Amino acid sequence: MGRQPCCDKVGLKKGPWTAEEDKKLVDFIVNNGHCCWRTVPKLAGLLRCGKSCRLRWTNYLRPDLKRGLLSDTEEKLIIDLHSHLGNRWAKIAAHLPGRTDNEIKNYWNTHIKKKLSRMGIDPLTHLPIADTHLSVGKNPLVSTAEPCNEVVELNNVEFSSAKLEAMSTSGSLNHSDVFEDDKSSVETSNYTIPSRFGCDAVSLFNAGDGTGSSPTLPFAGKRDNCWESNESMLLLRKEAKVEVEATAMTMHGDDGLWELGDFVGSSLTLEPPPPPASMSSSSSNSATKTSPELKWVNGHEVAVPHHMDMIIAGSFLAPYEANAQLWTQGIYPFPPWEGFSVTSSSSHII
DNA sequence: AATGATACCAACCGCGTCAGT
DNA sequence: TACTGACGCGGTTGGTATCAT
Repeated sequence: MGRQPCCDKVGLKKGPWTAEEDKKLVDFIVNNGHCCWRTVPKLAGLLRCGKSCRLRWTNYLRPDLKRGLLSDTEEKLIIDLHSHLGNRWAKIAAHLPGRTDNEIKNYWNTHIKKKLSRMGIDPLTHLPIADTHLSVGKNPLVSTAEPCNEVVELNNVEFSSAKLEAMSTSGSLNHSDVFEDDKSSVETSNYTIPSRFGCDAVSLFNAGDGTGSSPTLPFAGKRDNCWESNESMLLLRKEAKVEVEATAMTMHGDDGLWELGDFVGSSLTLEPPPPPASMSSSSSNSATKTSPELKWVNGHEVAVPHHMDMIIAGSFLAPYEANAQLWTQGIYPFPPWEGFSVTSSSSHII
């Protein structure tokens, strides 16, 4: 038996709020807060249910709300976040200060969906529509029911099997601590990516070409993010700390999950890590170069070019296996972020 | 000017989650 | 452990504005 509607009591008003009701609600909350929404309407002198009051406050009256159209940057961020969060509007809204889940949901349904469709992108899968249709039932990277065991190699870069180890600060990482919705566990020394995130769960980050050129994030960091490194090993920690080869970059997040939103809002330029020892001038044998090798939970494997030596959970590239497949084929499935371009089968920060 | 179609978005509804008992 | 109730989330509805004919 379902819950009784909260607003079926006789005498409670429904429908659009009047200016007078708004004023009563704002005055009350400003003066008293809203410790219990159920009591708010009674104490504020409103003939509304608590739920209606909460909605009106959070979606319309809250003083920290932004009004007006969403900017291009916000729109791009919504698209990217939606590509790996899906219709979890509240989570998406958490990355856009001053915007509500309702507002983003409405904007998605009225603007972005149509825009993506016009661009030939399926707003549900974020895949090119034609490719989606062609691939169904044929490309196992599209069909999550049929794992693919092939190894996808990027470019002609020589790969080796440097280990990507995931560890918590105590030495062993609980996978669900990092990927909030995934309950699977880390497998051996390879970091296993939850299939829900697909190949893009961990983004490969161009940290330079090995010559010491400075990598720059195409988006910016908020919070007190910074990076630190460790010797020859990638460590993904609960505190959102990644340690990369040689130099030092530590990122301190607050939710243990790295995602695009963590980097939006300010500028963050990474110090260039020195090239790995195996890439120094004395070493010309590419076969000896080390690089991380990621193994996807559904059997997908992606070998990573050695210059891609940073990883970020949550992607600015593409969320699904098929998108990563497109990417490795030199097809970039999304509109590019400002300052970021993809050429051939690789990515470059510009 | 009138009418119908479409777009937009505030508000509602019902369910899931979780804390308190 | 089971139950209850408050809150939050995502899907949907319906009223209003705007556009097209």
